[in-house]
Amino acid sequence: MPTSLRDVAARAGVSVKTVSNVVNGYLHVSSATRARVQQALDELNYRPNLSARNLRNRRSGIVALALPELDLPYFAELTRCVIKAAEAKSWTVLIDQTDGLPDRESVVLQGIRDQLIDGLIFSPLATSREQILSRRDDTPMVLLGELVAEGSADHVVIDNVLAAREATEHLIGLGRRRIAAIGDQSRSDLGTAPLRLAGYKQALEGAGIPFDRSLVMPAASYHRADGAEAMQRLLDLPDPPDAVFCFTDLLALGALRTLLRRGVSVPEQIAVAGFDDIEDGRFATPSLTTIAPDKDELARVAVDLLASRIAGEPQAPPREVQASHQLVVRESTVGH
Amino acid sequence: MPTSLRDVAARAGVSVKTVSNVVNGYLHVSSATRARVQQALDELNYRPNLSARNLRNRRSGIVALALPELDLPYFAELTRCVIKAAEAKSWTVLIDQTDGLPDRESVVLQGIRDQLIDGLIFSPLATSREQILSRRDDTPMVLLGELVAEGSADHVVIDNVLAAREATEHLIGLGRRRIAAIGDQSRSDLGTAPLRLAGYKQALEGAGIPFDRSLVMPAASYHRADGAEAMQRLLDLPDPPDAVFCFTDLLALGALRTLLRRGVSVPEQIAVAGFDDIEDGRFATPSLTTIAPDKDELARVAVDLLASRIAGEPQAPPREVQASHQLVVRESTVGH
DNA sequence: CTCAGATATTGCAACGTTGTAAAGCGATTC
DNA sequence: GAATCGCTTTACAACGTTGCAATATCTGAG
Repeated sequence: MPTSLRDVAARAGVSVKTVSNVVNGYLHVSSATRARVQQALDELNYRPNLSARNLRNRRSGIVALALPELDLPYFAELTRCVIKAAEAKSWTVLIDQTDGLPDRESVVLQGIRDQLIDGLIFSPLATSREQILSRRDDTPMVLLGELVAEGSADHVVIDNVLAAREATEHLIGLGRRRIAAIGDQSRSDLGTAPLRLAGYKQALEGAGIPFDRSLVMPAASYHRADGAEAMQRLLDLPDPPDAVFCFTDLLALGALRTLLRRGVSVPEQIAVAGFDDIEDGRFATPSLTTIAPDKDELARVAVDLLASRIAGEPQAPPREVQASHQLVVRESTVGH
Repeated sequence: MPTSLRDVAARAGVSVKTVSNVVNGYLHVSSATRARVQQALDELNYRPNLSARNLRNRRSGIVALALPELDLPYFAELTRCVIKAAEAKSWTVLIDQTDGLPDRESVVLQGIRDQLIDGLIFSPLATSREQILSRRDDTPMVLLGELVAEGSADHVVIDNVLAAREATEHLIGLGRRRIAAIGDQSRSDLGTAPLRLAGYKQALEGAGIPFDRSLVMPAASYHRADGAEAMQRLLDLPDPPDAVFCFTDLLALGALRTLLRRGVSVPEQIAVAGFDDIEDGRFATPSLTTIAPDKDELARVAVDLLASRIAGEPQAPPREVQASHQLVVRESTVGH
């Protein structure tokens, strides 16, 4: 039986409200009373009942973070950033893994943990703009890392097209001409894949290199295995590439593995660039050139957007904020 | 303004309690009323207020998982398993990162999210048996992955000593004789490091190989960088090892990186074994021999222990359950 | 047509908290 | 010595839900 304000009040010989005042640091409490109450509080090891508090205050201090997979390093790192950013607002973050499944994302969108969470930060994978617009739940929401949502909800993104172009231009700048791409998601026009592909194409075009469809490798998902397998197929081409831009670091790490296995030297024979700047890439052999989104900024902006949405004008028009990114050049493109 | 039972009741022309009965699938509701209420429910898009429900039921359906770092792959993978296991009980998991810091672990122990969480699964790094015993919070708790807690609380472990011995014996079985260990935590006798060190020693002893203190490398933390650095020092020894047992896969991956950089062939010159079986190890070059704890089993057992503690006898004596593990032999010890 | 015995529905209270408004109580002022 | 003022403390209600116990309604037997 946990102790309640009532118990403490009884022991200290004051009213429940006075105890509440002490607990909440209300100003006008005489120091004598305060001391007495505090002692009772300590003796009984009082812990406020958060459910009751939330009910009363219509605010839980809990926000949900819905994302595809927690054991994808990018999302694990991003999660850490979000938790850190939320801490600054003394929020608790509740994590929801969707595995990128449409059903589960739809559940998230229609309202999870009803009226328990104050807000939602959502990184969708399989959700369309229409679905977002037809959302009935009115929990404040901020979308993370996608551009599909234009105009439908607050969201934070990085400039995927530009970033992909920069990565590809870096490869071109090294003198490469047969540049492959790994990670296309032909099945859908949602998500980041089309954007990164667009950036890749822009860079080729800018350099006057003809686009070669056969150098674009799809990836079923964004795991190492997909990258490894795609690289296999690229190497088996009659005229293999001299550089590869992978849409994620994990794909790139898979690709690296295939290259090392097949004895292809990186970056001499094939240069490899990734996207995400996950820790693994920094410690790969060779270390991985990549696009580093500013994850802390992404998280901070998302949390701030959500905070203002929670605090204020729920009907304000959706905002879109762009976080910065940076090309980080490492061994996989320029060697030691 | 979210809809409450009261709103629905008003629209359906019934009492609040009847709506509640419909929502909770109570048996004795006439189908006519049920239909009418259901329609009102749908029209108003009713969502129960979980705070109110929790307050009333003294049960939130939320359990906390406190662990050192979410972006350590082992914990990310374990988290996924815990979430999956919790789903079977329709629990929500709230994650708390301690970074292995004593202060934060102490906070966890003394009660986080008071009376919001029904239970706690805690993977401590810097917490002693005494601290656990002196805990005042009476939220049901299960410890995960440690053996420091003997007799102080429910906990789920794997047999670290045995597992480490098996890994080391595997190396010995390959004919290696100068076997190093990376990951000792000299600063404390908490946690798994001493156990794995003990298993390592047992294996040496069993094979009649003298224990050589200089082959045991400490690690400040369990990141790749620590493993990489420790391996540097081992290679600089006048008489370098012919095998290394790393206390975690991440350390092993760091060590591998150093070996590849220095042009030492694995496993020919030095065989490497890790511990954890994280996904990265499976896709490393060479792929990593490791001890694979059954993470699903660990999670499931932890959740079950917690469930029985929540449901039942809070004063029952602490139980200890051992989950299984398995040596997975890959290229880093036996080559292609 | 009555009455038991079901089934269906309801009002009330309570979970623990906090905002509001009012009351209690010294001290200061006239 | 009464009125006023500021500080301190309090009672009450309400947040949305559900268990309990009571009441209302219906069914069929006598």
